[in-house]
Parts: sequence; C-alpha cells; structure tokens
Amino acid sequence: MKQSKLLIQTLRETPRDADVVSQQLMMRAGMIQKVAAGIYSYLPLAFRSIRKFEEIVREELAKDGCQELLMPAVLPAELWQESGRWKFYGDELLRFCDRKAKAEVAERRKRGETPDERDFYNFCLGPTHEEAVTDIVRKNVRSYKQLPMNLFQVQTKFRDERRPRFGLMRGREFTMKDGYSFHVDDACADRGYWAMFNAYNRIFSRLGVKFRPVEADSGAIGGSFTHEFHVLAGSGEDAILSCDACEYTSNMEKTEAPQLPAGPCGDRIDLKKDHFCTPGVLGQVEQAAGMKDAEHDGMPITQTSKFYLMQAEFQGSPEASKSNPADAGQDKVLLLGVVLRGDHELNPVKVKNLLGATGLELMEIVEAEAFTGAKSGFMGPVPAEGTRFSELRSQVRMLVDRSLEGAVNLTCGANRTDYHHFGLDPKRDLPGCTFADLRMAAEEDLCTRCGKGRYQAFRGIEVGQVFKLGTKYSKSMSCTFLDELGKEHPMVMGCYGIGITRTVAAAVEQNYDADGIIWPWPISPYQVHVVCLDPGSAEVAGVANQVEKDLEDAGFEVLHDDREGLSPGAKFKDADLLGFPLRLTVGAKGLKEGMVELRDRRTKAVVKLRPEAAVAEVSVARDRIMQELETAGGR
RNA sequence: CGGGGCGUGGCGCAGCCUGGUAGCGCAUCUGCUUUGGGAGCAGAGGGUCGGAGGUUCGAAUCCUCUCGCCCCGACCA
Repeated sequence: MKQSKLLIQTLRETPRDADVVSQQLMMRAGMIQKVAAGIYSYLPLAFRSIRKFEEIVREELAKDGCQELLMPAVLPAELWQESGRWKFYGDELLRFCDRKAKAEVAERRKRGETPDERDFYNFCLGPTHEEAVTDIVRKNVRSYKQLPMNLFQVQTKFRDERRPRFGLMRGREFTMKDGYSFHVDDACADRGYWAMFNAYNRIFSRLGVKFRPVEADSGAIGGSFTHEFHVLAGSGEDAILSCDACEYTSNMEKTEAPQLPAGPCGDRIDLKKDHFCTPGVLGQVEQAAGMKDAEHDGMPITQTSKFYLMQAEFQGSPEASKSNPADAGQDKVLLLGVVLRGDHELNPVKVKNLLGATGLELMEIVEAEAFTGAKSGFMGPVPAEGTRFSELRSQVRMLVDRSLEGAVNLTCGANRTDYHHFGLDPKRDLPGCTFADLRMAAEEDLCTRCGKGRYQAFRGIEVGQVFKLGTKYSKSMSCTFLDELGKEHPMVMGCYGIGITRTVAAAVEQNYDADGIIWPWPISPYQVHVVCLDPGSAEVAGVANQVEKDLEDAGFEVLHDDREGLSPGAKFKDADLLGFPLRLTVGAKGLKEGMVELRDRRTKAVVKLRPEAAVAEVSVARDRIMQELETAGGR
C-alpha cells in the first residue's frame, strides 16, 4: 500500500479534547476521528487493527465450536419488557420510537391530550443482547440433544453513557464481541464457562499484551461467578489486587480483605462518653493524634473507628419489606450505619452485596449533621440523647467491619461536636449489629486465599468478561428444553463479552512511548513501514518498490511511504507516530553502500542489510518480536 | 445529573476586559531551492467567529436564552 494514496492525516499537535494517551495518539496518527461525544469513525489504519483483533477472536472461538451470527442493533421494547430490563436498565439504554408510535402521539395531541413521548418509546439500541439471543434460542432449540450451544456476534453496540470519556475506552458507540451459551444444567454451564475462560486467555495471549483474568463482582445476581479480563496499563480505570504468592487476582471492588485486629486495647473498659475533647479535627490521623487525656497522648489509629451514615435502596421485595408485605414491590430505603477501623476504607460494593441493595448512597452531610446532632468528623454509632438518631436507632441497620469483631476500647465520634467517646465495644454497645467484610482491601494486605502472599496493586482496563448467568433470562423469557424424560427445564446460560474497540485502545494505552504508538505485531495495521527518503530519485524509488513487492509477496503487510517533498525527519516522525513494529528505510545515502536499514520500533535497534535480504531479515525480526510477545503476555 | 471551563478556516491558538473592515502557527495548493530526525523563500485558497434574540450608527467582543464539547464529581451488566 502506497502511503501517498492512504486516507490519513497526521497531526503534529494533540487535539484539545483528547484526554487519554490512546485517544491522543490515535487521533494524531489519523486513525480515529470524533464524530460526536463518545462516537468515533475508524479510519483505514485503525480499522485494520480492529479487524485483525476480531479475526483472532473468531479463530479462537471457532476452536470451541462457537457459532457466529448477527442480531439487530435496534431491538423492540417488548423483548426488554419481557426480561424486565426495560424498566431496570437506566438511561444508558437509548430508547426511541418509530413512525407508528410517533403517529400515535401526534394523533393524541390532536385530540387535545398531552402525551409524554417517552411513554411511547418502542425501540432501543442494544447495549447487550441477552434478550435477543434468548428469543432466538427459545424459538429454535427444543431438545437437550441440541445443547450445549454457544452463539456469538461481533457488533456495534450503543450505551448512552452519562459521561463518555477516554476516547475509545469509554465511548457510547463501540464494537463488542458478545457471546451467549445455553446448557442443560449447572455443571454443563460451568464447563462452558471455563471453556470460554480458557479461550479468552488464548485470545489475549495472542494479542500480545500484558493482561490478567481477575475475579470480579457479580453484582446483584446471587450464586453466579464471573471473571473480568484486564489489560494492564497505568491509566486503567480499575484497581486490581493480585497475590504475589498464589493465583488469587481480583478486582479491588471484590478483593477479600483480611481481618486485621484492632490495636492493643488492653482490658475492657466501660464506654466513656465525651471522653476526648478533640476540636477542629480534620482526618482520622489528626483525630487520633489529638486524643489526649491523663493516660493517653494520642491514640493509635488502629484503635479509632469511623462511622458512615448511608441509605440503601431496594427495588422489588428486599429484606426490609418482608416485615410489611404491603410494601413488597415498592422501592424501599433503609437507613444504614457502617463502622470501620479508622485507617480502613469503605467498600460500598461489599455493603451493597451484603444487603442485596440496588443502590447505596452516603447521607448528605447536612442531613447527617441534623440527624446525629454533630458536625462531620464527630459522628459515631452511639446516638446522643434527644436526637433523631436516638429516636430512630432501632431502625438503623448497623454494620461493623469484621476487623472490629471482638475489639474493645475503641474511640468513636460522640455525636457531639468536638468530642469523642472512648471504650467502644461494638458487640456490647451496638446491639443488633452485623459483622462482615466491608472494607476495601489494600496493597500489602495478607492474601485471604493462601494466607502467605501479600496483595500487589495494578491498574487495569477491563476488556472482557465471562459471566455465568444462570437462569435469569431463560426463566423470565421461557427459554426451555425437554430432557431425556420429556420434562421441561429452563436452560442455564452464560454470557461472554469482549470490547473489541476498547481492547485495541487498551493495547495502545499499554504500548507507546514519547514518539508515538508501538503496536503489538498481531494487531498492527501494517507490519512493515517501508520509508522511501528520496522518492524523486528513480533508483531509490525503484529499490523501495522492489522491497515493498518482495515483502508483500512473502506475506508481510507493508505500508510504503512514497510521499514526495517531505524531509526525512518528517517521515521518521510520522513512522514513529504510526508505530508499526518494523521500519525499513530506503535512502540515497544508504544505497551508496548498497544498504537499506531495518529498525525495530520498540527497541530502536537498527540493522543494515542489502535490499535483497529484506524478506529474510524481516522474517528474523518478526520471529524475535513474536517470541518477545509470548514471554510478555500474561503473567 | 451537580460544579467548573471552552466554542474563532482541517488542527492548535490569539483577538473579547476597553465594540470600529478577522489574525498567527501547523496543514493544504503553486513555483524555486532543499533532503538521514517535523527545511527555506515567494505566492495562493479556505472562516455565517456554535446558534437565536437583544443593546448599538456599528457586535467575535456587551446582555439574555439556547446548543455542543471538555474537566471534576456522582453513576456504570
């Protein structure tokens, strides 16, 4: 391919609204262009990378007998109503109505009514396709003999993100491989799950990036399990903790936190109210230092506690509504108090999962101050007399991190501004409280799985997820099969996603330097960049063309920079920016000695060679680069 | 959705406060000279200053509204 004919416009300056490296470099390299917030065109170079990654995905899935199909991007509301997600999926689901529904709205307006058009939305752009695929399978699969079955598609998805950002990594429109499996029972679904888990490991290994499969939070769907696949990159949105001794790797949202004892507290004492006068306190550290009395000149932070007032929201029939059946089905709010050791951080996901809540929010600070009667910094789990907290104490569900189970003599906010209690014994002083793992695990915490290693922290970009769905959709949508006895059962399902465009961006996010992108060989738009420095010279151009042809004949993908009138520096800068793994420079200077130069983009190492040796040398370089990828991939 | 910022040729920006014929760099086109890490000179094309309304003799500039985009936060199978 001649670069002079390629649709590409490199930019010397970074577009102002590009906020992450991958977006900056891909925009500067003329690979992507923004069309609207979170919506991009993939220009020819980027599209080549995307298609290459898709092919890797297809090849690996084919090995597991997965079948590719394509479902519509536009889906009818009825399907989503059937699963119940039409109501539960938020505004990320882009909904709209077709001409029929619009005509209906117009008709009603004519009749003097004032219909809300939103009530007439009857289609959406699919952000995921559980309903659509379940509909297909229930219509076409009846017998256990047809199972298991694994169907997937590579498709443009749309999620109307509140705040699209990070270029291709959190866009609204993106390409995703979404796969769904159907099984006769749990054991079969588990086998399907692990088959996909292994396939994903193969896929990301072939991609040539550093990645980790991590245990993730499976959200509100109980009993299911899930792994996310993360490309490791400093700019990643997710925090990952990985044990340095065993295989345990998990999203920090989920990582089990070891139970750490509170500080050496001595013999149990009574709760001494308003014991410490601690005015003008800022954080926990200052607070601990400021706790002084006759015996203490400050407290160890491990003996302090912190307290959060929260509101948990439930949809449908949560535990909170069980006592009052009249409330079942109604959205419900539960008041929550959470107690942690002073130096620990709250993990809201754990709290949510513990309660089965659909939402969790910190109480507004003003509201909390009115509720407890104390300023921020002095609130605690033991209510002060005469406050609303005191009145409603029995309705506040009290949760205590398990590190404080058995702890005594803790300090806590006194619910009186500028004062702290001393001598808190959660078990004694917080009747009805529940002990559980509620805190965020941290780097260097002892691994809960092997008890030997310590957690190491990484940043990751989530590019894939395997998820055991269970029967959520098959039950709500009656996707059933008949077993050997002719008995009907709902199919057990799994779903498996890979963000194609996000993965390509993540690969860039992990592989670049000050000069530009460094593409991993398997998804580089082209493999070899032949840079002709003197296209005006018939001799030099002739050699460059010959080298291009030789390499292409040998099966390499070549972009030939034959552009005239550019200085060598400009061409080199462009080549570095585009970042193909190998650059082959053909110039008058080198040809005087009969030589061209092969340069490795990543190492910048240069070898001189005769033009006739190009194919051989490029092959050697390719083998070396692929070798390096294999050792770099995975752990 | 809350807080903040920005909308001026394809890209990056100045001009706005203090109203008076829209500018710079990059890119593009032409010519000449250059050619191993973003060349030089000369010339050329390209902008309803996000949109609407208002104030004014006159608005990129002042006022009001609106749309879009970006950042921080919240949210995220």
